[in-house]
Amino acid sequence: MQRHSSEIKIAGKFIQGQGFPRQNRLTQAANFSHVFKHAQRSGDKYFTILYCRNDLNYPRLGLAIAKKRIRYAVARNRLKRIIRNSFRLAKNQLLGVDIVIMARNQSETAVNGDLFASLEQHWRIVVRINQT
RNA sequence: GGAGUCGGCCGGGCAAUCGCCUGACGGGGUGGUGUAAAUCGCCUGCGUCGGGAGGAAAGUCCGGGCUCCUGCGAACAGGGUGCCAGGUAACGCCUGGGGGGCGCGAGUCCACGGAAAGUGCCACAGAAAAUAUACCGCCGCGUUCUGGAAACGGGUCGUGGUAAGGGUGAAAAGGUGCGGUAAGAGCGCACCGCGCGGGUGGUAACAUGCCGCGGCACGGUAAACCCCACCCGGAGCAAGACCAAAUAGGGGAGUGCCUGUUGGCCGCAAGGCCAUCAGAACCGGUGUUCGCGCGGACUCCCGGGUAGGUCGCUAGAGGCCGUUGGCGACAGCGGUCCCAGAUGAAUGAUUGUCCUCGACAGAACCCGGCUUACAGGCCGACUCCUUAU
Repeated sequence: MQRHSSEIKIAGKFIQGQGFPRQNRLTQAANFSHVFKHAQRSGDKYFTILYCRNDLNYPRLGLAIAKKRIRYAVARNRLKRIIRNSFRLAKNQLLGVDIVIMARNQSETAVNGDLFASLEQHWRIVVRINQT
């Protein structure tokens, strides 16, 4: 615990851990519709990513993996886990952004490594929203 | 050793790092109560320890629990089940048995009630498909032509007999043999088969080296209508209960029961009470009908309910072990264990390593089944073949 408290504030900025607590999730229908309305987009053959600024100093993630796109529950769960893992490792760079990720058909059959690589590309694009 | 049948079980392992959900304890924060000690709750970028998908979690095909709908009662309609006996909360499931098919066998498969209650249907082919039928063939009689010396034979036409033979078909109205006959035929007989009645065994389905009767009728189809027996109210955890921003104006709880007839009692009377019979618009579940119920009035209260949240939500027809009863499904008793509970939805990712190189696939109120999918592997029982002793 002491180790964490020493990490938490360095140079007056939040240095976050690698966890994925509830704070970092979009849990309300209203949050989702806000992102859908005001989003910028980034997409490739695996994912479509919608993102917009929030007023918080931490990022939030929402998943929209459609049953219509990804037929089997096992495959949907796998995608969600991969996305969440990638997000929590990258979230220190993302800061005040709300992100909604939608899966596309090809992601169902892709191997984990390709999906992680794809997501890292997207995080690089999303980060730019904070630099303007 | 090979081939096979049945039943049960497992469903990648280990390590490191980073995470998620949940429970307990602790830390930190915060709120209530209390003079205080304390105590109760809530939150958590914190710590420790414990638990964290399946045999099918799947399909949603059956059956139940639970919840609400009006406490449900009957008839019809509608739906389901269908050899017998058990098991079970229940079932369309399971067990045991019977019958039939398949297999040398261990075993396995069966939508397995009724076709002499009625109606319908049976394509194509075939003469004929259900009160049988005569296409070819076979045979008698008549007729006429004809061969022959004759005996006897061949053909035409007509008429009748015949289901033994041919051919058609999924199916052609018992089979084999002998007798019989013009040729044939259960026409007669023997055996086999079949049906009916009885006896016997069995709880029963059913069986039958038993007795008697019948020449033998009654093709198939009931996953065609139908008949018979039994079962079934509807909707579902987005059930339902509670808290509660917004919005709209009513909403909720309790008690009581309408009108008339007749009789009795009380009262001076208006009237009241008890019993009795009759009537009534509207409302109400499952389609209809009926029953039954509610129903008019009075009193009291102020909330309501969308977003969102909390509960329902996991201790159960529960698992394991032993024991008793039972052929068994299963049941009784004793002991022991607590084993996911998410809700934009946890149960994972990365790296390394090992091996037999990892299939089908993800809980969403909970159980019991069925069905379907499935890489590879383990265990047990049994059958057949082969070899050896």
